[in-house]
Amino acid sequence: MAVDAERQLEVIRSNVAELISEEELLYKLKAKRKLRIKLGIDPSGPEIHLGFSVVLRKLRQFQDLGHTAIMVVGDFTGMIGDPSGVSKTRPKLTKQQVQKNMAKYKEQIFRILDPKRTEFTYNGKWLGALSMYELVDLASKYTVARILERDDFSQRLKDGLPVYMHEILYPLCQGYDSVAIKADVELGGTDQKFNLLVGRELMRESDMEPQVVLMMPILEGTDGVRKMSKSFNNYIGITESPKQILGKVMSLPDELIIKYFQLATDAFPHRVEEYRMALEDAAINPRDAKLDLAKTLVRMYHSAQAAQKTAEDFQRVFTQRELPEKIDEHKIAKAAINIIDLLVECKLMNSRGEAKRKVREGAIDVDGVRVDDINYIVELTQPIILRAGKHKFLKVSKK
RNA sequence: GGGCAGGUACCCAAGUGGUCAACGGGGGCAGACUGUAAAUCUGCUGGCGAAGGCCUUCGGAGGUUCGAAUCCUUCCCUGCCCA
Repeated sequence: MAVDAERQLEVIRSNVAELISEEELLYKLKAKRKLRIKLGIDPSGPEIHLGFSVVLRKLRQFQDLGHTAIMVVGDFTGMIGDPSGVSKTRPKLTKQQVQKNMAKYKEQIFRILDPKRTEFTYNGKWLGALSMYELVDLASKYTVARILERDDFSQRLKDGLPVYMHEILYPLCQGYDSVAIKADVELGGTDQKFNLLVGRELMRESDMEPQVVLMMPILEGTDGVRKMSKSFNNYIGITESPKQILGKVMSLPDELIIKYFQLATDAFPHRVEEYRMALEDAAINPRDAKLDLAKTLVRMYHSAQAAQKTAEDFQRVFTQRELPEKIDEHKIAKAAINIIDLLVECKLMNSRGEAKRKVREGAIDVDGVRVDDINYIVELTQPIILRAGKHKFLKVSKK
């Protein structure tokens, strides 16, 4: 039995940054039982991260209300590379790369989405089939001035940076996707606003009911400033190891704790609200809230046990400054080795120069004793614990 | 097609004949501190060498010079203006 429209709207509206428009959505919810919810996915990288999970999780809510997710794989547009939010032109992807990436993508995406209510489609199917004639016709529906309104285009133009013809076509392509799949709603981040609106425009041109556009807030990455993105290497992938997820979350600036809870986790709103107030009143150590956040995420993408264990390890290593439970091992052929050679040999350091620098900085210790002499010889009569920086440990023994 | 301005290390950006492995900022890494791998402060941030020092790097290729990121030639790329 379908949940009534007003009730659905309430669920859908939560955490949304902008909805264009609520009236239209309500109308659609009332008129149809199953809506087609479009989400474009970028095939450039195979890793799904928490930033993208924000939108995926919203999509999952739609699915739980009985609607269908239409994943539009941008295999065609991927060859263009969306210029959104990126200050320069992206390299083009080959067909093989796109295909390889998508295989991995699917494995991950169903950790969030419901496979039974998900359809995949590739926009190369219709975009690749457009004739030059049709392309020109499509291009005639939008003016250069309007395309150039887009923030990043106008910014680049202002900065004297290149804007290529094919990039200008990107929004039109994405908009045309909506026409092709007859989308009822399209999801995206607020940075996608322009592209999403083009979809509405083109649908209207085609005498279709324009899609509703739903934008989620942008989740900042581990640097705490920029949008989480592969290209900024500030992302937390949902398939990363428990240790990586926990570690990366713990390194987030404290200010992001609540936002992450809200947008990236399934924590109950009232619990998040409690945290928010406690943090505001300094009634709680942000570290504890953050650790709970990290555990929640590890639990979501791994397991409750993994979350518990990883958190314990974290506390052991960082709070109590003890050794982690499990340490990787490395075997060396020699019985005695210079500390610099050892660091490079174990791949803890990339070059001898770097190893020397780190030793001089006091970042290295052997069995808990700081080594600051670059000529120090490590005796391997018995296994030793080598530590580089705060969190790299290695057990070294003779072969 | 013509004129002008540019192309510097992971990114942005200074440098216009030696003192430049190259200012500064960002990012990254480390140390101190801490309630956290937050924040803050400090240091480091091409390779080899114990060190003196050597090697590679400033869009590409040549050249001038004792010596070039810096000058010349040519090619490639970007922006602006004119057509």
